[in-house]
Amino acid sequence: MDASFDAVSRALLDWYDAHARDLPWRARPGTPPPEPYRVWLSEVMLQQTTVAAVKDYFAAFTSRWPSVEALAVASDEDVMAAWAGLGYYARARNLLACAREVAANGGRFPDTEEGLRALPGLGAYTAAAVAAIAFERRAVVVDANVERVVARLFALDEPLPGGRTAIRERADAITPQARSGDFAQAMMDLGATVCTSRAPRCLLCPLASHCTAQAMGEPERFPVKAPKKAKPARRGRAFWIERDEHVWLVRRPGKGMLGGMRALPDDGWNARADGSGDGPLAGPWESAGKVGHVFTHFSLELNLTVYLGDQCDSLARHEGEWWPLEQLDAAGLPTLFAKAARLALAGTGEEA
DNA sequence: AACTCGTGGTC
DNA sequence: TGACCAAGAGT
Repeated sequence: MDASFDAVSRALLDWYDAHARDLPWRARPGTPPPEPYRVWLSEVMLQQTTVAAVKDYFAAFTSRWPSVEALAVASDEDVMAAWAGLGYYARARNLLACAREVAANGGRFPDTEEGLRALPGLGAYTAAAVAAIAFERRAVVVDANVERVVARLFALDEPLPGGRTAIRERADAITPQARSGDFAQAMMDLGATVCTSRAPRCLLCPLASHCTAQAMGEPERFPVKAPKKAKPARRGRAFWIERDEHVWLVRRPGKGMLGGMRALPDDGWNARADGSGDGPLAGPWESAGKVGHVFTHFSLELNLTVYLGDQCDSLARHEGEWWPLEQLDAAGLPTLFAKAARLALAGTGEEA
């Protein structure tokens, strides 16, 4: 087994030169890097998110806001609505805060890992990735792909998250001085297309001859992960209030679940979670079915009730807006409430 | 350190 | 079909 720096990095970069994925935010291997704005935007969108899910959002954002200065002057409302459906909405809030900070400093991103790390929404991974890919700095880029590849390459079996320290040390040891951005992207391509979580394709792997886990015959055993906690089931209510072809929408608080997003009024299920809360009107409410949705650490059954009357004076005491039904797509509802809206507009029924 | 924070695809 | 998973960050 020769997992030395030179052998691994050369084999991987050769493979990347021949097999790099062609992605909208990426330059061809060996050509000048893309604008830092595009690298940064793509990396934030790709946090815990698949390439397939990001592509359309990346195209929409770069078309509507072609530069960090353009994004910096966008409204919170427009950016949050444009992010709707992509998830992890704190990313969108930090994205805008970061754009405004960069714009205030002349529109140029810091060109060092340390400088990037100080910006909102850039943690250890994203700061290293932008430094390496956009600025061609040597940086140790460790995401879930790199963790998997490195854990297998060296058969590191200390369970995550504790095992991340040893993985980072090994990743550092095989990261080259030159082309560290290509090296990082090569590791991620390898993890995404060859060294996959399930059923890795070791016959196609440029590092197979260097890989301890492959030699052991059980690459899928790595990386070892700590067992996960069970997801509790929560219940809640949401309220569809419709009058004159408009529906009453609210904006959720700036932090916490779906923070800053437009939404249907609900019973505070995020805190109460037993479906016992009241709506913003006295009613009468008519049941419209229920919506099931699974979040990261709990599942939710949302009972939807509808009010179609015109006694809406009490809504004046609440923050909210009458939104035209024919433009509901533009409201930027997160998926949970988009499901509920679909249910309300389809009449009574159920949606799993 | 452990917890919060979305979504859609895969098997 | 439920459990796992994905270019993690903030607290």
